Amino acid sequence: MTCEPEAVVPRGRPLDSNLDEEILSATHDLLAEVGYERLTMEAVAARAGVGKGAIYRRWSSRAQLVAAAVGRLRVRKDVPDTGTLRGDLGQIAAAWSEPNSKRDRVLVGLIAAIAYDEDLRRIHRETFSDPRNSAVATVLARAVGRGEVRADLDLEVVTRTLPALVFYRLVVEGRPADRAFLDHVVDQMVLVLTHPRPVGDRAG
Amino acid sequence: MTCEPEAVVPRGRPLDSNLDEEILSATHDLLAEVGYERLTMEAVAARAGVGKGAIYRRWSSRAQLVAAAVGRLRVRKDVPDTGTLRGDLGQIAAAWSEPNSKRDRVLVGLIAAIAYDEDLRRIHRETFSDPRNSAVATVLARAVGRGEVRADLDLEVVTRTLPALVFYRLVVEGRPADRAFLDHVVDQMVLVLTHPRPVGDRAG
Amino acid sequence: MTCEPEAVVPRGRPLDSNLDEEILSATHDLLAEVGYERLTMEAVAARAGVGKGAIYRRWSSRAQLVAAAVGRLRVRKDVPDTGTLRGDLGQIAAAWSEPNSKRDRVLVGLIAAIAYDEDLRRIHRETFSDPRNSAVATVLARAVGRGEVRADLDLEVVTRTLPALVFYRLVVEGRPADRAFLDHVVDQMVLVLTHPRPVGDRAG
Amino acid sequence: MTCEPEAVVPRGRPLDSNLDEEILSATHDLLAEVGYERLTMEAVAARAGVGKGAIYRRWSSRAQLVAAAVGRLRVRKDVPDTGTLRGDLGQIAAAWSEPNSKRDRVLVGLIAAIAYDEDLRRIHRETFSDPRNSAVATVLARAVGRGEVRADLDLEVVTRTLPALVFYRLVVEGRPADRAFLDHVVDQMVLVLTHPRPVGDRAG
DNA sequence: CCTTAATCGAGACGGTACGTCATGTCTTGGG
DNA sequence: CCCAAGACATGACGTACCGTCTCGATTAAGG
Repeated sequence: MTCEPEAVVPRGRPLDSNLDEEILSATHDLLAEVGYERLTMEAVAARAGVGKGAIYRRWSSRAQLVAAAVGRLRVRKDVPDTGTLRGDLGQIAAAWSEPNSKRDRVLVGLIAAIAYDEDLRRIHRETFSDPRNSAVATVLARAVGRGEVRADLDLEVVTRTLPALVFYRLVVEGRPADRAFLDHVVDQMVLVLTHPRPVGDRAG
Repeated sequence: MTCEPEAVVPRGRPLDSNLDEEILSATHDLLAEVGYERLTMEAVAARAGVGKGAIYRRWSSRAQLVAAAVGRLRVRKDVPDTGTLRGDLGQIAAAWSEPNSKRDRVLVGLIAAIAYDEDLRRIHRETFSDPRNSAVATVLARAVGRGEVRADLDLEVVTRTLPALVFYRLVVEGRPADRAFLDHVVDQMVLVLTHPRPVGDRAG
Repeated sequence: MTCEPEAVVPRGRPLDSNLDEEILSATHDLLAEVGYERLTMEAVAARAGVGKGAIYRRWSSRAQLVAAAVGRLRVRKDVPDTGTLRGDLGQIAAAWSEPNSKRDRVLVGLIAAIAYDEDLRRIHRETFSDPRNSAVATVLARAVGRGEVRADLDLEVVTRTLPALVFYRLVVEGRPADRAFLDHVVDQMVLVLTHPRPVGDRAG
Repeated sequence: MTCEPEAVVPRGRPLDSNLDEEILSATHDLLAEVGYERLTMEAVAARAGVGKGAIYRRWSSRAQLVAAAVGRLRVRKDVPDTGTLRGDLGQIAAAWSEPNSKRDRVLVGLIAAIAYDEDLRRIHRETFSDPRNSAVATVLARAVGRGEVRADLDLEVVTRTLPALVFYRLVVEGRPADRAFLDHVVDQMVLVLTHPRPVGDRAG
């Protein structure tokens, strides 16, 4: 008998995957140009040269569409290994502050939507937060392994400190997270995590 | 002559200040109920029992209206002084995690708008960030003064760490910044800022 | 006490009656140009320089809008009185076949909708059928009074014969109800209604 | 040699004539249920369990499809011969008013479309008008032959009177052309066509 | 007291975008 | 080449808000 549990027999004309591309690309562009709040489905359809139906057939809401478009963005995942915490965090700082204006504008445009859409929040985490966190987590773990960083810390909290400060600076303070800022934060982190307190530091 | 440079002589019926109250209150409620994205001027007008004109006569945009409504919220400004960094930060943690669901929902509803409106960002800073930062900054400065915290740190960065981690948790991770979370973060901060590294820690 | 049963206190800005005019006029034009079936609300709005809301605020459906537009058309109501049935019906024939291309196209465009919309049917009756019927009924009654037409007929049926033949010709046969046709029908009617049968007409 | 001048050599799989049946039947049903205006090709396809392509492969428009579906309907063609005009017209009246609700609803649904489509008008004529007209024309001609009806009338006009009054009643007046109505009309016709005017009728 | 002028609630206005539906065509895989 | 299924661009649907603009009625302040 040939009754395998084949999932579903696809019937009818399949979705044209070229259109996925066109639509997400248009979404991407518009997100960078006008931001999430002013992005309209009609504009996406027009820009992509596509009917609105073709969009709604794939994503049921603006948030889902944007989530998919943003999901295409990828941050670099290579984890530096210079041998010192300062070196590693410095490379990460360099990577994060490396200008990629379009991606950054998309990100900023995205923040507006994150608060309300769990999908979007997940996408944002998977695409941006998690990769960044894991890079920091890795270099921190190595530093602990090397004895460079004390072993009694909760690395989860320590890891989040760097992305959190960047996010706070961008969103709340509305200032750029540039190289100088990142280097300074890295300095402070290295300071508190690794610097041996000089004897006699405490007043007496 | 009485020709002072008074801006404009107001003529005709003045704005009814009771309406300011009604409108902002309605805005407040709706912000908590449906969030910034779904808050409409028409709903505010209806809820406040007011014509749309009365709103636009006072605030020229949704963002400005929301900014004004949020500006009414105040966080507690009292700075604890228990004598130890751990004690002070613990009290701050307690205050921040003290449940005020309406205020919190308004805040989350606000985040969506921050990315696009400088006014709103300013309001958010003045109403939430700055008071919180200044409380942390004060207790940190006192701890440095007591010699409890090393003096070679940039307190600005250190100060922002706590609010940044809270903001990141709420917005990016979508998890509550509850008492347990805040206490844990405070623990870690106290650990790295004050704990004297035991001599010979690094040696194998 | 001045507590008259005043109907309703009108509140808010009243409907702009100029727009009624513009909208009905646009509807009228389009009805003549493309017919009922191809008439769209969007085209009416565009032609009238009006938002769709302004139309729906007044008429809740295409059928109602068209009914209102058609209700503006009026047929001439003057009833001829030449002294003879032939003379009177001849004048009516002349009036009906007098070319008014726009009105005629509107009428033809309307037929499509009549079958499905009671409002539209009523409007069609009030605007076209009833006035025409009453003209014919009047001249017939006068002819009966003069003894020109036999008195034992149901004038309601006789009256409808002329409009029915015209309608049938236009809709079912798709041919013009021109002067020649109308005169011919009038001839036949006069013949059967008034012509005294010659003695010995019957065979045998 | 088998080289007849056959127009085109049909190649590939021929149209499945069972589908013609299914499609026309579905069209028929829907026409009776929702009328021409609300009949959609998609609904026909769904009801017939057929792809839209199968419909468009056969009929190029909704009007043509409906025309084909209606063309299947047939009215009874038997012409009565009772020996008198009143008897013959009475039988015709009985036949026309014999209730066939589905056919009637299809007919009414059809009227909407007639005004715009010449094909549809032709179909309507061939299927309904002509058979009915020819029945009436036959009995009238026989009555003239018998000397029952005067010979100086244009039978074409007289013939159309009955169907025209029925059509007018259904479409314009929106009232049923039931047995009572038809009998009454027949009475009047018989009256004017055959009744000898009493001598001295005109005198006061 | 009586203008004058801007307020008030209500809601119409021209727009824009929404999300849905039907059009007629095209594209799958399977006879 | 047909067939069912269903995607495709197009375009209209009827609704909801936008921010502006009337309406008649109200409310101060200045003459």
